[in-house]
Amino acid sequence: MAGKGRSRASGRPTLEQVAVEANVSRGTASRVVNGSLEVSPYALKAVRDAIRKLGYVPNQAARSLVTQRSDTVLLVVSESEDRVFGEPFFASIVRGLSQELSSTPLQLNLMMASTARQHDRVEQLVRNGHVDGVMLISLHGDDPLPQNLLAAGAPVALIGRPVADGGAVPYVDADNESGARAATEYLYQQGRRRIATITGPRDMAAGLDRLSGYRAALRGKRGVTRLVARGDFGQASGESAMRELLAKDPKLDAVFAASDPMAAGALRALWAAGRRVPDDVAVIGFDDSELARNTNPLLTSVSQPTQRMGRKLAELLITQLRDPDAKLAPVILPTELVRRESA
Amino acid sequence: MAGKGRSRASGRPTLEQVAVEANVSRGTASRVVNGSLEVSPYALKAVRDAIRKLGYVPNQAARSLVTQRSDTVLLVVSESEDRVFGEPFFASIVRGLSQELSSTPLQLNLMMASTARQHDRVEQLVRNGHVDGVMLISLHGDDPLPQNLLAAGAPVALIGRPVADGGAVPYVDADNESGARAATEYLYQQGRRRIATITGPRDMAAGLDRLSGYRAALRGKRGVTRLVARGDFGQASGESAMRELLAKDPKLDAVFAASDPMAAGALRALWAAGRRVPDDVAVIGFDDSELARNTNPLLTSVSQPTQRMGRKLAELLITQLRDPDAKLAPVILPTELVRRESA
DNA sequence: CAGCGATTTGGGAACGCTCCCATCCAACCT
DNA sequence: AGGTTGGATGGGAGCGTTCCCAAATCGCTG
Repeated sequence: MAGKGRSRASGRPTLEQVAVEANVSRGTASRVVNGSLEVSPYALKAVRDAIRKLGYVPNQAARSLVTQRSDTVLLVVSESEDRVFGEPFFASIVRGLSQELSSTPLQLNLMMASTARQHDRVEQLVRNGHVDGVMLISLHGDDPLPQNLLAAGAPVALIGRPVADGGAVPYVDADNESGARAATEYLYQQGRRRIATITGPRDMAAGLDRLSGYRAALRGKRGVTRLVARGDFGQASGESAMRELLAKDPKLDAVFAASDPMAAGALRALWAAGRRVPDDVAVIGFDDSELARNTNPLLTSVSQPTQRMGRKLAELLITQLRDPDAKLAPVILPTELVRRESA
Repeated sequence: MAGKGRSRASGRPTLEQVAVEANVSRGTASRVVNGSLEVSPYALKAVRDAIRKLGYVPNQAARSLVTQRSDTVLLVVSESEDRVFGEPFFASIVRGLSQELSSTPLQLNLMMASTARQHDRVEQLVRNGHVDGVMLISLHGDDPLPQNLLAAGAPVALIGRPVADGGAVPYVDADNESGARAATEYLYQQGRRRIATITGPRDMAAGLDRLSGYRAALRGKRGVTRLVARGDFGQASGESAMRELLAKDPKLDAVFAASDPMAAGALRALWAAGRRVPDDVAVIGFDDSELARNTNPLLTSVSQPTQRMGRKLAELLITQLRDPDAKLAPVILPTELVRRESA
């Protein structure tokens, strides 16, 4: 009885078998599986019972073959090697992402793509229908990939505002500007009047926005000394920027660094220069990363809702998958100043 | 001509079209695509040219349907919520992984699976042939998932030695014991004689192995004071463990912490107690994480080759995919002591 | 009770590929 | 020269779905 035919190794039940078990046709069984409404309650129940009894699960390959969909979305991490910047985010964003995805039948595919060759591969994946949509977490804002994918007709969603935003690609980002503004204003309210900032690279939106937030906070304020030094989000750059600032204005009493590693670097430079934090100089970072919870003194930092960003990213893509013509506005999530010891 | 039939929207070329273009049969074209040797040089060239000309790429769904393989492997991150421990590793391991995978036709699927329901989903994925194999990066060593997957007949590979190792599941791990031993021996060689350790949780192999490394290093050494305090890999636990150790032996002159966050916590406690690092007390951490490069003083730490671990992990799985009966020994990768300022 | 629209159902025809078997042909052996 | 061998090739038969159209059934209405 069991296992007549030339059954393959995998004794996985097919829709046909479900249909036989339920005494209906393959077509009807398919309708039940796909939640079509045109099925009599009687047949519905019979098929459902059969499915349960046999432990039927649709064969994704067969389904994809005919529907021309893959029910898979791709997350591309387009990082230029070991940019430390990506790290703190990554795990958390992925977590949010997969949380959101888990309530859908969508699978998550992951690809690291730094080289141009890998970028090509991503495009190929899209063109060949291996994935239905692409999410991109990219570090350089001028990446041409999103535009290319869009041109290839695939839904795309981004983490981080693209520097050259054509407005075509929906993205989710933290409200970098207002986060930076809040941090700077906080310093001002604490009575600090010589407030410096260490910026990120100017080819990244996050760096630019945080700088404008700093500027906006101090705009129109009288009696405030402003100082700007450039960094690249890395710790070493923060340390040397801090030394530079200290040389320029030995009496500065506050620093807003556009990233936590830079803030940590600043902390070191201040310590080496004999300044006490926060007594002499207050320091605020950005990201509220693991790092902020481990420096000495603990770092006051602007927190981004990375997990929520991940969820939103998935949401943005899913919406487009459902309605390919949906025009989506960017999603800007609020940041929060987390007070610790350094300011 | 072009696009007779009821051609679908996606004008993707099929193998049939390649065959026509190359003036051979579908069968021959397939043989070329799959690298079969039984093809005449002439046909080989014709088909290759046609493939290039048409931009043909095999349809994975169709292929899977008949081969019953998915050419997809799954990475399951089985973490209990926000265990910070996972973070430093994650990105780096994934990078190594996908590097190794990029030279194969294998796709990488990612799933976060903390809850039991999600674990079930993983098993289903395997049973239904959606993935050909599973890699697991798990934080609790007593996870039953690997055994279950193995029972379901799927190749499995792990990062981190499972606590209850049946010997059945191949894994890759850093050489925790000898890393800890090297760190401890280094402290000893520096003339330290009151050497404490802050351990990890005892339900994790990494924690246990690092403790035995510490013990091994000091075994038989005379005139050395040993002190052990328990932590959980987290920064807070490191800080309080350090206080406890200081209370027990105010004169201790070195600490080996089984994780960087704990070392950072220890640094704080030492600083609060007025001890200078490394002058009064030397501190060594484990992981050589981002954190170690940002503390003050910079943390001397035991580095794990996380990226290589990722590559090896993939390799372990691929080997099994090629030869299902391959019996694989665990892969233990060497660690390295990275000297910075704290010791 | 015939007639008719609406609802539900059945099953053929792809989807694009691999597998396998039959066929073909050239080279080689006796 | 006939027979044999073996490599190269062609193409049919699925793989398990979904889609769609035709057929069956049902419930009313006139």
